Amino acid sequence: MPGDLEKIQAILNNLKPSEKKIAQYILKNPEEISDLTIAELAKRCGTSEASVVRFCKTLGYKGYQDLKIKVSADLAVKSKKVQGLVSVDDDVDAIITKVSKNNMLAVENTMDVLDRAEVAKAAQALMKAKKIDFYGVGASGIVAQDAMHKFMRINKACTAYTDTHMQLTSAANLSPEDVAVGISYSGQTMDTVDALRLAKNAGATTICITKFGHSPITEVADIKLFVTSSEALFRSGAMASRIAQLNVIDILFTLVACQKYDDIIKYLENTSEAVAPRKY
Amino acid sequence: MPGDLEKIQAILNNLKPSEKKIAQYILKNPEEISDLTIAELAKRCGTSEASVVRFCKTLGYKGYQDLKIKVSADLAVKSKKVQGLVSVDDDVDAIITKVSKNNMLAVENTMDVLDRAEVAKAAQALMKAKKIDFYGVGASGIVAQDAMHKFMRINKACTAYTDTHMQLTSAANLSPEDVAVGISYSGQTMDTVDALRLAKNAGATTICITKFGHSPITEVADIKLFVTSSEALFRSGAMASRIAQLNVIDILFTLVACQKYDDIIKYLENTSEAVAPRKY
DNA sequence: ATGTCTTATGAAATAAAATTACAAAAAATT
DNA sequence: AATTTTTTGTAATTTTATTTCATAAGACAT
Repeated sequence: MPGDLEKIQAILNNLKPSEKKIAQYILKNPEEISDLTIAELAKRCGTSEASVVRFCKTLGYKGYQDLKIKVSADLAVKSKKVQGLVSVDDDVDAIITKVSKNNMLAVENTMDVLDRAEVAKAAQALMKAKKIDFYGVGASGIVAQDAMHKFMRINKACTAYTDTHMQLTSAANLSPEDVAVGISYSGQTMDTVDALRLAKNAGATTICITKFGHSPITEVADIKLFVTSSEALFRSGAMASRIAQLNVIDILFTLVACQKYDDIIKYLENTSEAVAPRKY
Repeated sequence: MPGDLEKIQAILNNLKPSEKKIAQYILKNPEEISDLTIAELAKRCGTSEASVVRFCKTLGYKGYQDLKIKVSADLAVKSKKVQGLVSVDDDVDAIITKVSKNNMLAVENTMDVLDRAEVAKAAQALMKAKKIDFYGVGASGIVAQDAMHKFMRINKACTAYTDTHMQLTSAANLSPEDVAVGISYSGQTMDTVDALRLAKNAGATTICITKFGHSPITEVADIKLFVTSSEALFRSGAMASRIAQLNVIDILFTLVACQKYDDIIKYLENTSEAVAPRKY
């Protein structure tokens, strides 16, 4: 669902000259139009009020008022997202804002880019799995451990392997009833890719969580789950990317949990009670 | 920075009776007002057009048009965020959306609630620290490990302890030049609280990352960093809360990294090169 | 109670803005 | 070059918002 400004951009070349001038003005100065009357806008575009109204109707709005409200709303939503790169001399507040918005954006983009059918397949596979292996090293190792922690709580037989030898050892012994999840943002991490390949060869269903696009890991994964992210400061910061990956884990976990809700509530209560004595 | 609807809510009781009726109508049906003319709104509120204009001015808007635009924009921003609880019979798309939005909300709320001064103090302490200990168990243990992984990359002497005995052992040996970071969403996790207390007694600077409000962990922390979150499905899911905590780690990491940017770039390159041979 | 003052309110007048109708201009087609 | 079609702006009209002002309601003092 593209925003209002994108719709204007898309239709730009099918517009009559005078309407095109209006469209371009709005695209260039979208923040202005909330205070512009139809007459002022017409003047600034070097055209007439009637053309502005026609332009609004062409775009499917009820009239100028309607366009004004819709564009302003679209702009408000967009401005919430702009986050810009962190620069070295940013103050504390700027860094808090930029890093946070960047992480939010990573989650949002992932939400948009995730293939619903692939997610459904992955959830189905995880639910049926006799046991689950999670493979990941470095930053993705953390994600793997998080996944294990979650699925453990709902009584799924699963293990996160962050040690290369252990990954390979476990993968070699998987059966067709098992599922292996390889986590690597670059999609090029040898250890994880090799382990996933071995798992596939052993007959297990393989799932990867990686960045959008083709990479070695996508070749050895039966089910491909993609995340997108751009880092706020350092390319290799691995901040937003792991948030996006964790979001995928949350989604898978929630899907599996919803399938057998009654059982799972019980498991969650059990595990919650188990650690309760360790709380003040 | 509260939204427009919150502003109306806040001022509600200082309004004259007729204006109050308008305020209540808008709060109850905010999505309507974008298509209502001033006359229609007045009628629905059982009041006059003049009162609507007065109401707009009282709130600091230029007039009814202005209010209309601002409220619509505010609503658009808010509707992007509403995520509702996951229900058991949601389909894949609904769950992807709800879980993602919930995670985004956790980051956003944390961004709003984080005390800038405390964050600055924390970053300062981490930068000066001779060594850093991260304590956390369970889901928060993952966050602790993530923190260690990040700070390690910029050549900070730090360790994440997720084992109770090791936490206590390390804490007992800290010095005033060291920093200990205790991570516990509930703020009541004995292991983490005890370790942080021991660290404080040993003279180290203590930082906690926990949920907003008072809890055992805030009593033993010199610097308090708060996150907020509400879980999408299960109260004990620990999904959004750990995303919020990781966001805080990212912020601290970025702040420290920005302070000595030139050195840090070098460290990041070194560490990136170090793992490069393990990539396809 | 009664009168005076203050505040709140809506009807009506006014002003402003948006929309429509229509004719002129420009472009396309014959 | 003439005719038709499309595009455009002016001006009239309608709709909508704003202001003015008289009145009503309430508060307060006597």
